[in-house]
Amino acid sequence: MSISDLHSKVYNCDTCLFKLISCQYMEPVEFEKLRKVSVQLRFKKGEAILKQGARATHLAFLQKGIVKFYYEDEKGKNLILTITKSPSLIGGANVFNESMNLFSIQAVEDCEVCMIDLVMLKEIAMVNNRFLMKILEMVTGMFKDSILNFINLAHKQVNGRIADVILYLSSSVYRSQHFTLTLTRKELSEFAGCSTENVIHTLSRFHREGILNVKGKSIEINDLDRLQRISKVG
Amino acid sequence: MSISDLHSKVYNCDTCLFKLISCQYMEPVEFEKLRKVSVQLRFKKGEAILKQGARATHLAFLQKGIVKFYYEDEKGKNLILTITKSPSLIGGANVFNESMNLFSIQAVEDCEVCMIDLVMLKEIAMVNNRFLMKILEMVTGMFKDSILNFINLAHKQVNGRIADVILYLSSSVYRSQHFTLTLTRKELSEFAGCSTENVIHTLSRFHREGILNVKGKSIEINDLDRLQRISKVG
DNA sequence: AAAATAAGATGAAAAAATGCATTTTTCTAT
DNA sequence: ATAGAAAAATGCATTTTTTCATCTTATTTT
Repeated sequence: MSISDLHSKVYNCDTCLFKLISCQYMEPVEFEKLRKVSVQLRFKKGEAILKQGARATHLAFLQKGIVKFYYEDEKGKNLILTITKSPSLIGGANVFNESMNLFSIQAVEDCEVCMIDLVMLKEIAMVNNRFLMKILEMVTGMFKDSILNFINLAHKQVNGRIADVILYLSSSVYRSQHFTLTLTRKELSEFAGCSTENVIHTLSRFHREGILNVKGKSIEINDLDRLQRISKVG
Repeated sequence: MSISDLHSKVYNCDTCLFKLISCQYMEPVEFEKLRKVSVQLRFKKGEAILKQGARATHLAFLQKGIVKFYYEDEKGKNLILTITKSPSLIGGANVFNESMNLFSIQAVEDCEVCMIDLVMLKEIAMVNNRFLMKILEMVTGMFKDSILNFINLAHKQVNGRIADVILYLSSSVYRSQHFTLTLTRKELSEFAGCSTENVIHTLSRFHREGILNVKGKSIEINDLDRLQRISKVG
């Protein structure tokens, strides 16, 4: 992220979905207070948006791009909790109970993000219950998704987990049966909770069996039915 | 749970921790409204307190006992998310965003539970921000714990996962180095995310190696250091 | 108290997953 | 455009985990 980005307005707030949602619960004048203490930033692929363990000072709204939420353990191994496409509220996992970021968030492709000051946000939320409820809803929704994701992973074998990951990326991230990965095999393995080799082997097998068409970063789902069956059976 | 329990007062509200917390944020008169629409219940070991998929009508406060949160998948396989000891707020996982229970909660030993009406709770919370924030804090805290638990499981092998489960039960549930399990080996396996046999084998191995003293339901931690090391290494 | 059922334990074979060595391909920086 | 680095692919040996069969020990039920 270069200094110049701090000065240039990346996108117009008037078309912002977060503003749209917020203004259902507050007066434009009130939103203006929020806007004033917010900063628009660009992040290049691979750059850190929020860092686990750092003081949580902002809630972030992802305007454009794809990010990964991940947890870094003591041994430096990562675990991807979820991968999210814009538009989406990110980084609020601990808005209301922790002062440190529980997870890291990193750009998986070039992103545009609006960093919203937490102090002001809380201030407004404290005198505006419906807004507070809405934020709460978005934050707990994120938690819920992560947990359901973990549950999926927890009692399936690698076959089913990788099928899941592909189905998820296809339906919720790239929104197409044929997409170009912006994630490495290593990242897929951190999402599926297995070794990198296992991801590669499994993708090769799916390719050999005609379920997927895998060519490097390009992935096409050939046999959706069978992929879904593998996901179900585990 | 027998009908008679609906009429007998199981315990006194004046000593209730939930009342204590709540009354930091509301007048006793207001709390009285909440109390009036709440019901005290007893659950025997194995009984269902909340059922996944059912309409979420109550927030529950666990006065006494131990419960398990679990998710039932389509194939009828269970996955235990967490095991919690009283006193604790339970079943609020979806207070603010879902109308159905996301998980089931079951008594792992005899329990006393206060079922708090959600409609009234929300009503009060809507005009009492500090109370709303407190509830929010408790609810997201639960989510956070579950996720951190999953993270622990996700990149450890069975050895480390079982060490984790034992350490967790010892420190957070039974609160002793020597305890009598109220869970079956099958339940432990649903918590650790592995086969029942693997739990049995691993516990036997830990016993053989002098790390634990396992005799049926009785478990004693002999070598805490080594157990913690196994948990760390994975 | 005996019978029936469920839970726990053990060992061995089969399946799944990891780790390693090596090669090929792709990406990046100069 | 090319060298160097990183990522992807492949095959194999090893380890981990599951599954299955059998047996013992608890716990319920009648």
